[in-house]
Amino acid sequence: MSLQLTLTAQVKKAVTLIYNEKIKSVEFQATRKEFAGDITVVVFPMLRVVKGNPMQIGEQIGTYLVSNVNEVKAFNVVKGFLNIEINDNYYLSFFNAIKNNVTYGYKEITENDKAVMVEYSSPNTNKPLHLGHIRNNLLGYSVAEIIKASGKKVYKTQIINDRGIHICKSMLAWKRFGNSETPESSSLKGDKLVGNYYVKFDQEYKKEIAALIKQGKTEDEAKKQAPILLEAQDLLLKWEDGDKDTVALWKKMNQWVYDGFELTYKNLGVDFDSLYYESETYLLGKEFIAEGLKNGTFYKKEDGSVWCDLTPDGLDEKIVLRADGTAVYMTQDIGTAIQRAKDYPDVGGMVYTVGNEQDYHFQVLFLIIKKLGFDWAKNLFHLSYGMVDLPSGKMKSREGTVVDADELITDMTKTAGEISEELGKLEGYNDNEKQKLYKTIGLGALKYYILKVDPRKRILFDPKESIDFQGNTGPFIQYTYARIQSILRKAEVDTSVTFSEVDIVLHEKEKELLKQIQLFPEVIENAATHHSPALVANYTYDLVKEFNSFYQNVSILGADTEIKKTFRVQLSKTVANTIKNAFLLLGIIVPERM
RNA sequence: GGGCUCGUAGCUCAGCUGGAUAGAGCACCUCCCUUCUAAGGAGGCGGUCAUAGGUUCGAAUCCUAUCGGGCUCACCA
Repeated sequence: MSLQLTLTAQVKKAVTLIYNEKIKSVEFQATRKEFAGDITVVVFPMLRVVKGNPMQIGEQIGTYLVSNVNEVKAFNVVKGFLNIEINDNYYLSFFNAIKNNVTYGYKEITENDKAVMVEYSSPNTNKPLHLGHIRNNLLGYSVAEIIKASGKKVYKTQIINDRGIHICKSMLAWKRFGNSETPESSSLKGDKLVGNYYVKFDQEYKKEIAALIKQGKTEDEAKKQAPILLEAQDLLLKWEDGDKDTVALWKKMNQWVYDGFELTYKNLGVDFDSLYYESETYLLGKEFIAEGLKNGTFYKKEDGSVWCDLTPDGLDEKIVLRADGTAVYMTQDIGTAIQRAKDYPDVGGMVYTVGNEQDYHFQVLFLIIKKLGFDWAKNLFHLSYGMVDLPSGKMKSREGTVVDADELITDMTKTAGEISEELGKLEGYNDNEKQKLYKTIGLGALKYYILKVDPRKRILFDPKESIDFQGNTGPFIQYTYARIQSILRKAEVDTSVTFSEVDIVLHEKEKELLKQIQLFPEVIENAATHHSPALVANYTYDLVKEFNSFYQNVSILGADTEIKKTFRVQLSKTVANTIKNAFLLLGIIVPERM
């Protein structure tokens, strides 16, 4: 039984014995540093049931606890706060129990729990990935890992937007201006190459609009009549008709883009268990629209378009099928969700990692799926996150203010390299090892920078002020890990030794560390229910700060007795392992040296 | 205009289901490498928690209104 549960039971018992009253719950909090004690019982809420002076009540309960609970060593009361001191044996036996557990903090995956499907990434296939996509990828990956660590099976997936006019635009520009250029011939990543043609299309389109306006057309007319746009629309029709050449080109260019994305994913260290293609799921969506039309979930307007009336739920009416019978975004998403539920019967819930500009879309989507009668609709969650903005505002590809994902990773790696060179601690490492380490550190900085903030909040990224490597950062935490490894290289670790009060009186810093380590499983649980990697990031930071203080104030290898030294080395090792496990959940690798 | 969301130190962010004098990092100022990696540690400066009400023994946290930023209300995805 956990300490808190024991104390809860004992406090309740004390209240019954002393005051002959029953309390429903006991409120705890960590004792503030300025007071003696480890855990604090807040007396105020009891006053509703127990009449009296909070000081006095605290004293009486405290006295009871000291004489009836083994772990309780002493207590003091400040105002309505009963501060309880826990004896060292409690912390030491906790430490004995977990110190050799390599997967400390992670729960075993229980098969009887329903699995969770996490969708993330799902970029458009017309432009290279940028900083916004990085946030999406890191969040999705991390949340998936966190849910896994909380004991549920997880499937990572994405939907590939391989349908629509945006692809036709790039195709058309490539046909016109490309001179059969390929990623190989240009040595450009495929996504970059296709992105260039998307931009090219836009430039031509603008020129044609300007020309038409000069000829006396209104802006609206010009936008609709530009020949290059008409041609792109024509290409889309051909694609839908299955025109051989068009489909072949579509396949080729899509593949270029995905080969490019694949490289970026690999660099970022994210992966997927399955892929869904919009071109394959929208038909299923249409089937369920037809079904919903029959049972009255949807209705048809005079022009033939199909709608869902959500006004009884406080929302608007939403179109689910165009007048010409073609699918819209919503149709496709309905189809994809149902397809996934069919493919993975063990899945009980889904998490969609998508930016907050789509909050409304998902609110509607989930409601419609519920109306269609799927009981898993209640377990759909939109992991909505804020945009990554520049000081100048939104990233705009036309204005060249987009922070490219690949370039950013390269830059971070370079910066990490420069700092490392300057510090010069890597003698003995060859170039290959160094390069690998620089990437680990650069990515660590980038990932931590993004994941440490609450997903809901928007991030302001100033390219001029590079991401920090000091303070509350990834490298700071990686550095602490590397430092511990250095100690472990110098000391033999006998992992079979266990510790007790007989030979160890805990130093204040050691006790603080043990308390912090003890929190880890709870933090994972919390991060999973709140879908927030930031909780894991901030926890790790606190742990590391605590360790550095310990490291600076207490000699580990120079402890005055052998058993103390063994204890401190193993404590350090456990801290390192906890850092490693926490960072794994953020997708951050931890280095042996730096 | 309706809906959603955010507003905490000069800057970037923590602050769990309401609890003790609101915490970190960066920046600025002091100290600490003949001791386990100074990407570190110890300390200082810095706050009307956007504003005004309300609920409560107790509010940064919950409720209402106002102000300010963002997003969204497409037969685009």
